[in-house]
Amino acid sequence: MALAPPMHGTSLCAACALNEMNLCGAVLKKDQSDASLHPAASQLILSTQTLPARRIISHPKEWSEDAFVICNGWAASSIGLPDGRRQILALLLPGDLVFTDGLFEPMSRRSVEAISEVTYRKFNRARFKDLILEHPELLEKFGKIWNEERARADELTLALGRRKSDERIARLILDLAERLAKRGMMTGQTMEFPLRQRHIADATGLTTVHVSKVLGEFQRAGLIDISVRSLTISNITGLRWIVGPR
Amino acid sequence: MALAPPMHGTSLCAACALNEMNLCGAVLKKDQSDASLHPAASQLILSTQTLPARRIISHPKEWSEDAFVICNGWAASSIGLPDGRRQILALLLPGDLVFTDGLFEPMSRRSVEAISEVTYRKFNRARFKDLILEHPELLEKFGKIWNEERARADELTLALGRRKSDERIARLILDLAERLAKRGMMTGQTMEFPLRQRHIADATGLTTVHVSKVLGEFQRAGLIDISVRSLTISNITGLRWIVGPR
DNA sequence: CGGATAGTTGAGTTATCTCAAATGCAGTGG
DNA sequence: CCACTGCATTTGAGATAACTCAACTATCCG
Repeated sequence: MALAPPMHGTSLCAACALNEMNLCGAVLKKDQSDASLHPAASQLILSTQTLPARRIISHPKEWSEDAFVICNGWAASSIGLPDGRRQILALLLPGDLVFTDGLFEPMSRRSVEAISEVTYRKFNRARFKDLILEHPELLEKFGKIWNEERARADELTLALGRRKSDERIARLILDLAERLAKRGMMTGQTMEFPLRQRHIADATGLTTVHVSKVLGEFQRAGLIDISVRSLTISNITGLRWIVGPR
Repeated sequence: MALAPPMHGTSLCAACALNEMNLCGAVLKKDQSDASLHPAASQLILSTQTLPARRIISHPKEWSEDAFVICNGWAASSIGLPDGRRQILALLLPGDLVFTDGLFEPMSRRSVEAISEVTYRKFNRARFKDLILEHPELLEKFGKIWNEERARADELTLALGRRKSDERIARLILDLAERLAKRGMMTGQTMEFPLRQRHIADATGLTTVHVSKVLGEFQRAGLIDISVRSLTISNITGLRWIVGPR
C-alpha cells in the first residue's frame, strides 16, 4: 500500500496505531480477506464520527465505555482548574489512541477537544482489553505505544518545570514535526499547523501574549515561517540549538 | 493482620501495591500456606535490597530486566537536562511500584534516587507480564494502580504549567499527607518528612531559595510546622484554600 | 574540630505576566 | 455586499513572581 499523501481530509490508516497492531485495518476492510491482518481484529467493533473544530470530543467526568483513535485532524487532551487555567497534556495527531482514562477506568479529569475538524473511530474498551488477554503479542505492542506516550509526558513535565519559554516552544514545534514526519505528513520542512496561539500557550504553560512574542522572535531570527495554517521550519539546527542537547 | 505502625524501619507490606494484588505477600511467607494469596504469587521471584539516602537506585539508560517495589523509605523518580536542571516526576512512597520504564520497555530517561534510606524488592518484569496474561484479574488491578499514577502525573503537569509557587508547594504537602494516610503512616496530622528543600524544589519546578521563602511564610501563617525531619499540618483548611477547589 | 550539606535572608535582576489598545480576519444576518 | 460581532494576533508599558548572587547560620558526620 502506498504512503498516504499528507493532505488534510485523507484517511491515514497506514500510520494509525491500531493498524500497526493489525486491528483497525481489519474492520475497515471487513469484507475483504487480508491474511496479514490480526485474526482477532474483526472482534473490534468501530464506529466513525466527525466533529468540527473547537468541539469537545470527550467531556471531563463523562462516563464512557469507549476509547477512540484519531483518524484525521488534530485534537488536544487537557485538564483545567475552576478559574479557567488550562493545561494541555498532549496534542493528538492522526493515528493516536485516546483512552478517556487509561485502559480500564473511565471518568478521568481529562477532556479532549478538537483543534481542527477531527474524524475518529470509537471502539469498545472492554473488548479491547479482552483482545489483549487473548493475544499476548498485542499486549507487547500496546505497551510500546503506551510507553512512547509516557515518555512524551515526562518530557513535557520537565519542560514545564525547568525550561524557559523559548525552549518550550521550540521543543513543541520540533516534537510535532517529528511526529508528523513519522506519519508521512510533512512536505519537506512544512507542516499543516491548525494550532492557535492559545493552544501553544496552554501546551507550554505560557500566555498567548508571550507566545506571540516568542514566535515573532523565531520568525525574525529566520528559524521558522508561519503562513496561513501552515508552519515551515527554515532553520532546524537553530531550533535544535535553542532546545539544547537531549 | 494489624495495621503496621507508621514508623521508619517497619515493613509495610500490608499497604503495598503488590500485596494488594496478592502477589508480594506470597513470596514473603513462601513457606506458609495462606489460602488468601493469589495462586500465581509464588512464581514472582523477589530479592530484597537496602540503600542509604542519596544513592541512585536505578540509573537513566541502564538496561534492567527488573522492576521493583518500595518497601520502606522514600525515593524520587526524575529526569534531568545536561546542564543540571532536574525535574522530579514522582515521589515514591512505601508500597509504590517502580517500573524503570513502563511494564515493557527498559531504558527510560528516568532515574530513581533514594531520599531516605530505602528498602526495595526486585522482581522480574517479564515474569510479571506473564502473570498478568495468565490471570486477567491482575490486569484489572494493575491498571487501577497505573491509572492512579497517571492521574497524579497529570495533576503535576497542570501544577507546573499553571499554578503559582505557593499552590504547588501546598499541593505537594497535601498530596503526600493523603498518600501517607492511606498507608497508615500519618500520626494525627504529623508525618515523617525526609525531603530536603532541594527535593521540594525539584518536584515543584522552583528554586531552593524560593522554596525556603514559601515554607517560611507557611510556617509564619500557622499552616504547617516543620521540625526535624517531620512535618505537621496545623491548618489543613488553610492549606486547601491555597490550593483552591479541585 | 573541620568540612560538607542544608537552610535563611536580603538586594538586585529578569522572565513572564497583566492590562490595554490597535489591527486583522472570518462568519453572520440584514 | 456591508455592517457587525467575535476571535486571533501584535505591540507597548508597567507590574510582579520567581530567579540569581551572596553572605551568613545551622546542622550533620566523621
